[in-house]
Amino acid sequence: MPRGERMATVTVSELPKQYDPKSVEPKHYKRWEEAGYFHEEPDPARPPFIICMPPPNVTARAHLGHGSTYTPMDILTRYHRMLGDNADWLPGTDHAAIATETVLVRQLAAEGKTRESLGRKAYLKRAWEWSEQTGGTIFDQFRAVGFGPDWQRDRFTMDEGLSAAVRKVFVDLYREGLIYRGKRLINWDPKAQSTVSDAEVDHVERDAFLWRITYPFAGGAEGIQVATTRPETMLGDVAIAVHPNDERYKHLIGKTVLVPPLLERAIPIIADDSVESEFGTGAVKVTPAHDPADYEIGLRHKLEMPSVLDLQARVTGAEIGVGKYDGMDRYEARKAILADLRELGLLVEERPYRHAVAVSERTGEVIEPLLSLQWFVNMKPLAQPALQAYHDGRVRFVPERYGRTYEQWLENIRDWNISRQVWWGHQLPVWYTPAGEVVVAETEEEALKISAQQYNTLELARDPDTLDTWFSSALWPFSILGWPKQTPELDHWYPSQVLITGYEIIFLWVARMVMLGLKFMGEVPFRDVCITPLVFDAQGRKMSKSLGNAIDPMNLVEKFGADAFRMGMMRQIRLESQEVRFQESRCEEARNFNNKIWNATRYALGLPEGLPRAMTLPRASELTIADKWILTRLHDTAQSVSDAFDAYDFGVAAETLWRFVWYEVCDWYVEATKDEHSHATRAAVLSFVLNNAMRLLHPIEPFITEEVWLTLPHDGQTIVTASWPDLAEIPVDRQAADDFEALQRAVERLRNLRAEIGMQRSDVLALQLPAGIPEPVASLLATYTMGTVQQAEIDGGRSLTERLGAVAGVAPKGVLAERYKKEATRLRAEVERGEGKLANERFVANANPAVVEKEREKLEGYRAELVRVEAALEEMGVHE
RNA sequence: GGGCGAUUAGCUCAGUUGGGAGAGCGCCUCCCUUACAAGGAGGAUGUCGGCGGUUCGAGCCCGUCAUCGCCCACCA
Repeated sequence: MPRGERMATVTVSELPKQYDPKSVEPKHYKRWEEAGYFHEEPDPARPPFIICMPPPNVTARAHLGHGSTYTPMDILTRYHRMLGDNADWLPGTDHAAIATETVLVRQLAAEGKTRESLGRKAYLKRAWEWSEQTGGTIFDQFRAVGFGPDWQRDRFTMDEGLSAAVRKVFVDLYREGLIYRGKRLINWDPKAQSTVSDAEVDHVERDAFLWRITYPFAGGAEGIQVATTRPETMLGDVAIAVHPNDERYKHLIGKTVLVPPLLERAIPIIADDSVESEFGTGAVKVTPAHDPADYEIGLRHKLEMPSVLDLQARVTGAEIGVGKYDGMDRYEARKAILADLRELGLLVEERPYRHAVAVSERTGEVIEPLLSLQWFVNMKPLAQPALQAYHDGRVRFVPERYGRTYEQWLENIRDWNISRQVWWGHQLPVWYTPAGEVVVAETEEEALKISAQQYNTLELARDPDTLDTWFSSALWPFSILGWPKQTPELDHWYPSQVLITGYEIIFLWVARMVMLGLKFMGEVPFRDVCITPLVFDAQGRKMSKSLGNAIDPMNLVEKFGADAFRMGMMRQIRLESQEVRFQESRCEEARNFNNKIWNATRYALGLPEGLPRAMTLPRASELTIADKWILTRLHDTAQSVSDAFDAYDFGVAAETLWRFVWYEVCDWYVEATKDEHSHATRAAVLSFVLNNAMRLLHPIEPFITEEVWLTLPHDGQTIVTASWPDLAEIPVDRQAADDFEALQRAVERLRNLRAEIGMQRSDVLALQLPAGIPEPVASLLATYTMGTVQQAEIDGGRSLTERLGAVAGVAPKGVLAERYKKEATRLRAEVERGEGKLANERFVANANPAVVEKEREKLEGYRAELVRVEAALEEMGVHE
């Protein structure tokens, strides 16, 4: 509503009794987006605040994890915008190389085609089409949840600008010697037909077998026994290793044995410290080309490293004789070899054995360690500054404990294999001359120039490999701001203040962003790293399709509304938690909460005296005690919510607002305004409180707050760009607030009595209340409304019990006596506790004097109260 | 093998610097009260995982054990 326009008179009956998010949410979102409220230009006059959205996979759908991680980003952006910051949330998507390629290859297979049959160019065309076609889905879902990133700044990791950034980083690091090509043991995913980095390998416990196998001495039946879980790799064994101090084997070191089952090759028995004498037989077969530990041994002892498995994980005789096993699948070969060993009498034992198997995080396929010529980043020189930044406090983790995870990983960092054999991704800016010389350049023109100058040839073949998806992600905080161009965005907005993400990608993403941010921008990309909890089901199980316990957030939005989904989620997450056991019922409760807000609004709109035009409060002298109390509570709530947002404690912020709006505004304040003493001020105060409450709540619940804010007196076009409540504008009266709270306790006890003695409302109304009971208290007792009680009316001198006695005059005697007896029992227990404590000399001597004094006062109070209750019982002629 | 969490009401969880154990849901009773039954009022419910210790005083601090979960790690 335009500024200053008179509020239309609305009668309550014109508005539905139930809040309907469906008729509100899409309407406002459309308006916000069209009006460009989420868009910002860099403005050096205001404090910068940006959040770089962790780019979801372009083909992904929203899941609950987005609810727990992305909602806080939306909250913070909205909060900082309202604070007046130059706030922007920068969205984008990730091309998700392996994930996307897996799907595409499967699609092609269904059509009887392959990547190769299509050709690289046609394949990429198809990949682009598919990513463009499915890519919009998740962002449409984000809109439905109310997320408001700056859509005009939407980026894609494969778009031209980001690709240029990727090429420049690659070339710069290569020229500095930090990127190199080498033959190393890598993790091969036979399903994806690509390497994956160490960080993308999971170790999962599987039931398997441990076999004991005899490696015989040449010409003899005797030999040495080894234990292995992977007999198929025997074909590539180059040694048997034992611990140098192992007395059982010391004399065998230097001797040779034959590799079964072919028994064609002799290999040495060597000594290596890495061998655990206690495990298995204390002797281990060494296959450097197919096991990370063996690879290390191979390097130490300069052993041959023959490969016996190919890219399809089939046995291959390309490098060394593998006999009849050539061409067999790895598991088929295992079976055949075991059968042959058994026949040869060399299989000593087969024992069931549970151990961790390396599995590709992306495809679930068992990883095959292979020796391969790949590209790597030398990480140690990059890790050092990133560690330093952490130690200096330039990067801070929330919760702090995750900092140690980051630290440990960086301290033990290994080189990063960045080349992938998928086609969907950033192709390496690498070319080879016919002679095999390597040319690295940002563009083909440059590559040709270099080639012509240095190698005297223009015949170049580009490396077909692409880069690890996480390589481009690592540049995200500066590449999305325009780097390598020097843009105003980069200048004003880098570095950002906070990164919000899950702990599962601290290694894959967070640490690498810090390393590359420091390397190329000279500054950490963000100061705080806020780690949000992982979402599990209510029983603490991981949500998965196969378990059937996965909850679709869009389903919750559909059922309860986006606001309720967000509030339901935020009320469940806690700053220090590593997980949240998600309960759908929390979203239903939030739906009810929104309904409560809606009806409080209806109440305000229906006040017969009408609402004021502008947000002005009555003079302090006119305010009732209830007015003063709720305003004080508003002030404190605003303070707490701001503090919680500043500390990334979204759960506490949500809880604080929940209690304020439902229990304080609705249950007490609105009830209090029904008393006629409050009619003069209630419309203005209620308008003021609701307006402020909506602004406080807006970051968490953007839609209903907009609807209500626009409906009640306000200033401006939209709550999205409204200002954050100013504490200085909210009057505080501590004394009145304390008095009101004392009154609340009194009312609660009166209600309790009323309920217990079974008085009807009409009974209370019919009561001729004796003097001494403030009239509004009686009013409240009767109607649940809290009236205007001026401070003078608060009866501080008279005991509550006396008032109870007066009110209870009409109660059945027996019931009342029971109630009094119960009270007496309670009071005696309290008196006993207090006396015991104060009788303890050491307590009186050592405790804080204020604590002791407080204890004395309490005891005195209880004693006095007990005397009255006993007197009342006496008067009734009741003896205990 | 290292490291990190968690253990509080039937369920999911709060509990600020140690100073009378809390919320929501669920359960029981009452109430269609002129904003709201998706609501209101009231009520019951706990050896704060076990055992030690520090302290006048421990859910909170220290030690230890147990159970569950997560991360890292070259026991083949």
